[in-house]
Amino acid sequence: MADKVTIATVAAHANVSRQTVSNVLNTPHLVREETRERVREAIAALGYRANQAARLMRTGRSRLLAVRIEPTRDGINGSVLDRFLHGLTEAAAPAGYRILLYAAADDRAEIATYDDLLARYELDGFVLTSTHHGDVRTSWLAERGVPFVTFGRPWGAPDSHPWVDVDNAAGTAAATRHLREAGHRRIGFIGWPAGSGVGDERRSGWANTAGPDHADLDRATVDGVVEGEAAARDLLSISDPPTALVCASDSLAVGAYTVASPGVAIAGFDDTPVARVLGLTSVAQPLAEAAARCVDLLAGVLDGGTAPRPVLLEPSLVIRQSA
Amino acid sequence: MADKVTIATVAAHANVSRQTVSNVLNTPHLVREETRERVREAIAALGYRANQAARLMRTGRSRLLAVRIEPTRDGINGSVLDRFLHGLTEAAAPAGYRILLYAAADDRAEIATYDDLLARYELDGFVLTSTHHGDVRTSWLAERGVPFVTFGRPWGAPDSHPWVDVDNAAGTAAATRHLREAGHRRIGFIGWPAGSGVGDERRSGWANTAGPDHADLDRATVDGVVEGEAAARDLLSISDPPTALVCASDSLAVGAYTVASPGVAIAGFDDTPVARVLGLTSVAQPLAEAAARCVDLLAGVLDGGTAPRPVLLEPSLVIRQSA
DNA sequence: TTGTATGCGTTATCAG
DNA sequence: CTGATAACGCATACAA
Repeated sequence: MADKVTIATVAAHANVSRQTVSNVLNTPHLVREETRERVREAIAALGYRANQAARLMRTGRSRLLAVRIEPTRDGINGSVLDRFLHGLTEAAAPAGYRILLYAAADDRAEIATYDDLLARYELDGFVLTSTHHGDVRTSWLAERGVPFVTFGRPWGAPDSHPWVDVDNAAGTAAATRHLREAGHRRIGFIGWPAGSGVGDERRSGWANTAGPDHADLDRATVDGVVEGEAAARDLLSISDPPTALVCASDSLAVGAYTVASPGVAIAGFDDTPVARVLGLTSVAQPLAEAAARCVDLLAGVLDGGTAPRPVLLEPSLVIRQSA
Repeated sequence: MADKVTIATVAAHANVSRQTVSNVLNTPHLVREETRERVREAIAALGYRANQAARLMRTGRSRLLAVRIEPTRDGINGSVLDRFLHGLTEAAAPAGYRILLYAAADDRAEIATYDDLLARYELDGFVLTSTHHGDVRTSWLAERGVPFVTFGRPWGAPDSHPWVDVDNAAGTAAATRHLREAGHRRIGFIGWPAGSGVGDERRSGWANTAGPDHADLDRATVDGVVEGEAAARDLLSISDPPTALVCASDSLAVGAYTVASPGVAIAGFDDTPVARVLGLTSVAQPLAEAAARCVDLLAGVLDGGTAPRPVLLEPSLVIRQSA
């Protein structure tokens, strides 16, 4: 076990006081050039790294960010979170932050976890995903002045906190436009029940692009493959049925794909591995970039004190043989 | 922002010295019953939680465990890590640990990260995945006496450190046996090149169960859907071709499935979402349990000082229409 | 059984 | 520009 090298070790090695070393680290402009260099060499030679715990006790900053890891539901859309987490971890490191994971069964449990994490580990900030209307988590954090960013805009109170989001409506609009350009005139939509911000966005992108007479081509259901099957069967059995379907998720799209006859075009959302394997056209979110922007925003609040502006990213349509 | 409640706050509230509070927490048997109760009430009333940073400075224990989050490759098998991570997070919390994430491009970068994490955050231990022959990471950690557990046994040096693994050979053996019982006599195998511990295990499970004359039914390729397609095409074009294929991964199985004629049975490995959607028979690893046992082992070393025994878990075969 | 003193590694304040 | 000193919250010898 290598001996612990502290600021005192460095000071001794460079023939200065502990304070000077600290100054080189935190306020280098206060230290004479020559001394600064000597200290820096000692730091490099000894491989010194400031101990976070000690630093935290003085500064109150842990350089730790927390994010929730959700249980994988049907796993199809689960890979989205996976890629987002990886992006967060990669973006946080160069900014001097680390990512702490926590699990929570529901919003209430999540708040209890915030409380615990804050009290014990003094986390610097949180990244929230899956935001929704009347989200109690954001108000809890905001009330206590805890820095956080959401991936997903604040539904309801506009811009009440920093957020990063993907333009969901633009995604389904692009899919719908692509289908129209392919000659489809009756384009249906399978989405989630109204009320979920993301779901409503995705529906509106389709509704605004599909054309005027689409009211009877809209179906709402909870997410899932079998649910997608049922909705597609229903939609395709009406008189003058749609020849193409836009779906709010790949799970729904997979279901629709399995029951639709080959002539019917299908587009999903999230560009999951399943879509890739099945050859399903799907809307891809720039997850790595979204994660990086979340870190940027949080780091801005924490380090710069800047009031960060919301970020809206454009999704892209990945075209495959299904549409 | 709620005022910080420290051990002193509790002491004042309970009319005792700070020390007594600390004793109630760490050595309760030294404190008189009545006093103990009074202090505990104060702790509950104030919602006191020991500050980790301060505790760490005294004890040298951060109660932080680190695990690497890998980039999602084709995403098909990526969901495995996702579920494992979630299991880790859930199992760690009740044991009083939190999970820290890190990313690393390769083993060398990973070791540099260990060094950094250890120096700055004084991590208590690591959970390693994707172990392989001649793994430099385990020897680096072992040399420095850093506690760690691997998910995947130590290939090469047997039992040189605590590990949890799934019996890969039993998994492919179960798949092969199932195919034999379904009447198949020529059962092929598509796996990875020899040398990867996991891959070799999976191959041996098939080889030992497939029957005597299977030497010409073995194919090795790197992982991937198109690679699976190529290998399956090759295998199915020989004279007296196999009527069933066991694959070392769902990625390979998906490839095989797309090129094989309907009569050919296919079994994959990992029970990924893609397998579920395609109706692919696949070997499922008990990932949540594996994660929980990793935490158990690590907590045993850290808290109990027990020399933990390796854990080998049984996979299960999920039978679907593909076989 | 309870209280007092000290130090973990850092940074901030303040003299020199 | 540099160096001494205190304080962050906690746990551990030690004394009462």
